[in-house]
Amino acid sequence: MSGEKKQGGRPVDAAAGRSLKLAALQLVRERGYAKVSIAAIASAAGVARQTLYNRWNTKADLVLDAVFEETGRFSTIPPADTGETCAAQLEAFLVEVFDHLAVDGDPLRALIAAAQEDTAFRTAFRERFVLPREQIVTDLLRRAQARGELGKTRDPEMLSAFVHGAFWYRLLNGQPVDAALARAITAEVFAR
Amino acid sequence: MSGEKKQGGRPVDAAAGRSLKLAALQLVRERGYAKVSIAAIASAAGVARQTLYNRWNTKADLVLDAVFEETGRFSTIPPADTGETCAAQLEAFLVEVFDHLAVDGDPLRALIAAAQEDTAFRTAFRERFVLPREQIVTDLLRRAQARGELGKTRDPEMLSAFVHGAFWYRLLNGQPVDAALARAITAEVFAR
DNA sequence: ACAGTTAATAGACTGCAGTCTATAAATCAA
DNA sequence: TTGATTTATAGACTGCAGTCTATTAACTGT
Repeated sequence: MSGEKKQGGRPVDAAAGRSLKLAALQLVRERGYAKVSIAAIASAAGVARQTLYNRWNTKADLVLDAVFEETGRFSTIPPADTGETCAAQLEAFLVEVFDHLAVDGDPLRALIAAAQEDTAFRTAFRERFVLPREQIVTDLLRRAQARGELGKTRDPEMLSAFVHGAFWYRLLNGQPVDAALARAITAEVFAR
Repeated sequence: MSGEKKQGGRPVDAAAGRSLKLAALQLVRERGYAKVSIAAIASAAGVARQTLYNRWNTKADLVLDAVFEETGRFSTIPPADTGETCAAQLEAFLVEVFDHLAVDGDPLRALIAAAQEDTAFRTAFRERFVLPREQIVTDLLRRAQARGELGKTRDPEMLSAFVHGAFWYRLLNGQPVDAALARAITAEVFAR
């Protein structure tokens, strides 16, 4: 697979890729995902349109790289298993995620939309973005169950879908996704 | 507001609207939302493209009418408050909704996506489709709480968001939305 | 130096969404 | 009947996504 080595030919211009991601990041943040055309990104990066298509299939693929992978944000790091309760850890994790959404909520909504119209992107988005974050919460809830913070009859995977589903539902419906929501979700998950 | 009466002019051709909705319904079901162009719908309905734009702003608005309002399906009717437990009523409601999704899941995903790219449609979609269905579940959970099937510390509104969120999350991630999910969701909501 | 190879570029081209204009058709009021 | 009004229609036009082609640039091995 990756054994394919190139033995000649013009080398890929790494700077072009970087310029494109940077331009995409800036333009999307300042104008909003929908109002940024592919031509505008290429132009801002000072690169031919086809060069962009050589690297990414769609605007969504580029923005996933530019906004959600490149910037190391949007917390992929599991919260440290400190002395705090798992409930507190869940709330802290959600607050962190929601803080990032205050900045990049628009592109995230756009990517979820794009994933509905493009099967290939849906798979990539799910594997690179959705699943890792789902796993963090599932693991946290399993720990809570092991510690006895969560009843033994509860299903951590279903609960994790509840948590992520609730915030997607809010986000996609244009309702606030903030610290109050983080608190309410956490309270409900651990309610008895 | 609605006092505006027309005192002359060519009357609206109601048949054109019906043809358009019918054509949209058929084409979307057989080809999938994304593969149906507005021109194709107008053409199939035997109507000028502008006539479609006279009635709906976007394909999404038309399909919302054609697929989710016209067909009286997708259960807007609250389940009768029979002798059954609220848990059983919730599961039955979800099974009914998910059955419809087996037929019209594709356009629903597409409409959720469209709502992310079009503020006006998001509002319309939310008011005409999302909120009524959310209300049904919220009411059902309140009844459950009144009956003692659900603990007094639980929050029916948050739980309703959990329920809808979980199934949106599954739907939007391309995972199965079936009777097994209806059962799992219900079990988790009423778990203690 | 030269042939082979791959990337970058400019530009043409198609298809669709959405807007706009001119014209024809259907109605009401006088 | 005439004029005003509104809808329906056909067609032109713009802007963007996505594809394709021809040309030029940068590198490797001989």
